[in-house]
Amino acid sequence: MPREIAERSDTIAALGEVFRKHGYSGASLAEITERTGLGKGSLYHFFPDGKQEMAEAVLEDVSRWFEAHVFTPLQDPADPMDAIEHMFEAVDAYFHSGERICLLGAFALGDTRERFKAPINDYFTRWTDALTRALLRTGLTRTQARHTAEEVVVAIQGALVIARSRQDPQVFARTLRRLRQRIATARQ
Amino acid sequence: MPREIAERSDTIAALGEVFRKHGYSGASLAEITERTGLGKGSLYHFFPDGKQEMAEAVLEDVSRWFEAHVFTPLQDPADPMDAIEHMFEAVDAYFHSGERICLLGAFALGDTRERFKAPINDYFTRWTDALTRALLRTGLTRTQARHTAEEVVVAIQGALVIARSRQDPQVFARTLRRLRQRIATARQ
DNA sequence: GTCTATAGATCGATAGAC
DNA sequence: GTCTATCGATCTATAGAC
Repeated sequence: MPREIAERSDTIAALGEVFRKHGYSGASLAEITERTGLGKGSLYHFFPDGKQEMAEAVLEDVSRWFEAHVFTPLQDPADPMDAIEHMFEAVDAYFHSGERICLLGAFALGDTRERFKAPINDYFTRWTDALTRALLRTGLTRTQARHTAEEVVVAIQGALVIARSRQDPQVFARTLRRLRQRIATARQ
Repeated sequence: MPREIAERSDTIAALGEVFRKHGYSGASLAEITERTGLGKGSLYHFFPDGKQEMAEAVLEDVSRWFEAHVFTPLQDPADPMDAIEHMFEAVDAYFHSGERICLLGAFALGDTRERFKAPINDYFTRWTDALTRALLRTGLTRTQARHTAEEVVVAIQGALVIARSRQDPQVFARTLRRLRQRIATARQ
């Protein structure tokens, strides 16, 4: 019989929404208690270090998702081009086709970069490295693979910024399309 | 004889530093008074609407800088490729070769997007439009020009995110180099 | 494990003297 | 035009009952 009582992991999605919407400084415990449906007592029971620990848990959750759905599949020994196409589809799904921002990117630009520098740096480094290895296996040289991987990760983050700025998610779709094309031509 | 007393415009640079470092929510009047050297009385004399008006003034200042040093020069009737090269140099200088973030981009990803949606949207729209027109004059088709301009603005913002995330400003230099090359090949 | 009550600090903003 | 004093609200975090 499944446990009915709340678990720490049940709060992560709601915490993510609050931090995505208000940033770290702007996310108040008042809204967090409202969105999670838990009082401060329960929250501090699950997260003794308070808001800092809540944000760390969300960042870890995001990282785990990308590890499972993007970084690890990129290392699949089968056709690397299939793995890369799988990455684009997972990324498009995760960011809701440009309507959702990247919490790691937003934290990097905010007053939170120093506070969360390790998870932020890890996330982008692992992404770039995994994509570089996949591109190497498609036949690109080491230099081509490194530059193309950086170009892809840069463009995805930039597209999220511009889509948000111009309130036009289509920027994200166009960017993904362009990046797929870019990889196809780089292999010729 | 020059006025010795402070003017409103004297505070903009310091305000920009504070907002860049702490974001909007995170920027406290305590730090603003410290960095500007003005008490709250003086600040509210210059900015009756408080922090909101201070941030608006900073965004307007950034916009004016780009209008004068990037958008208008892009329309220079002389060689459009010279104008585009001038854009890259101005952008590299403004963002301190990747060590400085874009306040408009940061505000777009934060809890400030709704509050400052007009200046944020205007900034990126004017940039993209100005670059599109310059690219048109280099001989690109309308579609090529629009897509390439969007690609350039997206990549610049993305490079600022990644440079900040990985604490590696070189990402920004590599991205600008790649974009120059991209425009050169698009014209062939 | 969940709650309410509240501490203690800091917030943005205002008042009013000079 | 600049300052100090201070208001009232809100913030994170804690204490302690159940």
